Amino acid sequence: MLKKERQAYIIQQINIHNKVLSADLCIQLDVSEDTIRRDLQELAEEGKLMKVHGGALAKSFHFTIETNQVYNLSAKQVIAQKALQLIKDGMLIAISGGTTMRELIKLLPPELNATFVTSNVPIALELLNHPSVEVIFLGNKLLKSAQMAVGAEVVSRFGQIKADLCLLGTNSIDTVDGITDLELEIIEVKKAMVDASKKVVSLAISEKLNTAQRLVVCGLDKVDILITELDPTDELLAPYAKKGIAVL
Amino acid sequence: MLKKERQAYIIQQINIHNKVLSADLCIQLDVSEDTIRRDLQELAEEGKLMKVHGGALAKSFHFTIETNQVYNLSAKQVIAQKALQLIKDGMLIAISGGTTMRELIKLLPPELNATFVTSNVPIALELLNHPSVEVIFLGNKLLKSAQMAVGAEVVSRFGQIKADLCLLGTNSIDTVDGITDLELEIIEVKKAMVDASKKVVSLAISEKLNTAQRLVVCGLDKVDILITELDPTDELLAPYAKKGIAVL
DNA sequence: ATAATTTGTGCGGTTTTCTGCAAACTCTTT
DNA sequence: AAAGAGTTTGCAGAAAACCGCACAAATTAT
Repeated sequence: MLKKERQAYIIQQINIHNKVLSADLCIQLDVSEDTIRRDLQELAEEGKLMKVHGGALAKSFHFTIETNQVYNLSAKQVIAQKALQLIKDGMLIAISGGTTMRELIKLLPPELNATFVTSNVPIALELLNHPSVEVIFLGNKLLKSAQMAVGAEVVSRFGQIKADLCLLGTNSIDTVDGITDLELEIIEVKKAMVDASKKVVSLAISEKLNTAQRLVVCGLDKVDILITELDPTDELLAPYAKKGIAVL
Repeated sequence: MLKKERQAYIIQQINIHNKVLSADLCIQLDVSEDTIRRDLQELAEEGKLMKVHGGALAKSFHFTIETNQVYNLSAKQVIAQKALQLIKDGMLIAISGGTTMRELIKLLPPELNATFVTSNVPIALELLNHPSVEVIFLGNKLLKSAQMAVGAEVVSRFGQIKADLCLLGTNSIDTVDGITDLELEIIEVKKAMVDASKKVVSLAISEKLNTAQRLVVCGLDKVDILITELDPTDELLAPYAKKGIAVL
């Protein structure tokens, strides 16, 4: 059995099954684990597969969303960076959808050990790319417009958890109505997320400040922290600070 | 024994076996290893074979370029096309993961009115792009390697539905063990999907036929339809047809 | 936190390859 | 025939590649 033959076999198995275990291969090919490991390593260096603990995965298998251009990306990245400091090991974090959240997830330190709960599909996918965080998807009927699960089932399951932090992508926020949104079904879920969490963080680009939609998620009294791309001393944020919200 | 004769013999052996070992050749041709090596080197320079440590391989061992794209895409598209005819308006369809399924979803007619149930994140996302189908995601803890939800919660919720069709991306299938897979948690979910469905369809590229993994999803008796890229009359499929499975 | 796998790495034995060289062979020329 | 030029072949010794083993480090699971 030649080395290249072995490697061709490994590639084939990966393509067929998306995954191989070192232990299986060394039986099938009748060589030592060391040899298999060296082969996998070599193939990984050539970019033909992804080496993981105990075996290897196909490279094309993990599929991610192509990010077209994100509106106001730099502002969102500033917000995401600020939000990072709130996230600590061991936390249970409820997280909503939106591109700001996606940026946040990309910035999570690789060794972070936290659990994220979401009902948003792209967010779940983004979280799955992180090496160590645990991801819980509360699912049910999916709403196409928001790419998230909605409905009584989701609400009731958020009711069963007690999160340390709620990261809320915010559509509109003002000092009168608090956080507001457009669709009833989304409101219901966001409400459930807020109620399930000890601390509520609203992430919003400054354009969304002092705007309101028809439906209320929660009043400002429930919001603990507000994060925008602005300097905390910006006068736009003063009304929120005065209401007792920590502004970052 | 002339040099040309030797080299012709080597080429012939390569054509027959796709590989030769230097050690074998120098016995068969009764010359020293050096001579063989020089022959191989010469033939390699002429592009007639691929020299590797210990012997040579046929040029067709070029497994270089096809990485990072979907493996065997055309076969999967054929399979997806065949599967389309099974999907009718009003159906409730349980669908598993995999690139074949993604191709299938892309081919769904825009006016289709069906409900899909899945626990696979990329599949859910793909389904969300469709204008009219309803998508239900059965969620819970997400498994990173498979990008899908697993666990008792998912299993129990599949137990509560009665699907018309189960589209099962198949990792391995053979006539003895039936459909098999690698990870326990995935098995559990797939089992639940099979049990929840009136009709079970296995989609598999032909390379997966007659291969087996360690864990059994279900026996062939539970499989109603098998779809591969092969012609239904292909003899590879005969054993399955004989077991009463409709082969498309 | 502790135990069990899995990895990484150095070592030694084996096989394969490389290099130079001389003997043997082919073919032409005398 | 015989000599000579060029090629091919086998050989020896050194270098490199390959593979399995053992032990320590890292990672995962319990």
